[in-house]
Amino acid sequence: MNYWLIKSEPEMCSYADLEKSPKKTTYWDGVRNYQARNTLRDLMKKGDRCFFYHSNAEPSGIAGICEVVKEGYPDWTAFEKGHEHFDEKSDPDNPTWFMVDVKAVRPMPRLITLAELKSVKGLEKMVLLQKGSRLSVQPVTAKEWAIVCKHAGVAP
DNA sequence: GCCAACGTTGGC
DNA sequence: GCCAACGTTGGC
Repeated sequence: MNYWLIKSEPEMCSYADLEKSPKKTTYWDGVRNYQARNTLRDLMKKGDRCFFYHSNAEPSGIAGICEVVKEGYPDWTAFEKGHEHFDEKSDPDNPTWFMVDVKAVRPMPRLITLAELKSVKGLEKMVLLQKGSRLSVQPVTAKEWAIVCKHAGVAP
């Protein structure tokens, strides 16, 4: 199993919003970055776990854990004229952008803030904590996953 | 709201 | 292919 961290602005879609979605599931649309696209399209597999991270938030941090329930498929919001994520350069016959479906698994007992993560031993190399890191879909190692879960007091 | 860091675009 | 200009992300 692989582990990931996905960022969402809670104003747009918070972890609580995901839990309130039908079947606690939503499609992860709107990623318009090639590196993140490759991860969505090629690497994220059914059953993989993701930290659900609140970015641009007060405070920012990991709010919960979710699971990939549908592997990479074309992000159709890129084809919808007028849609917030419309991209005229993405051809339905050869889509540029992809998305996955994720389902809420469990909330963190409390928000694990970015400031807090920075002080946890063993997370120094975590992509999230690297200077200038802006990737909205990023890998988490099994070790990092275990450390964060232990720190948060949830089952890995 | 500020601004540093990064990604993309486009002229050459 | 280089690189300046621009747009976006996201912490603070």
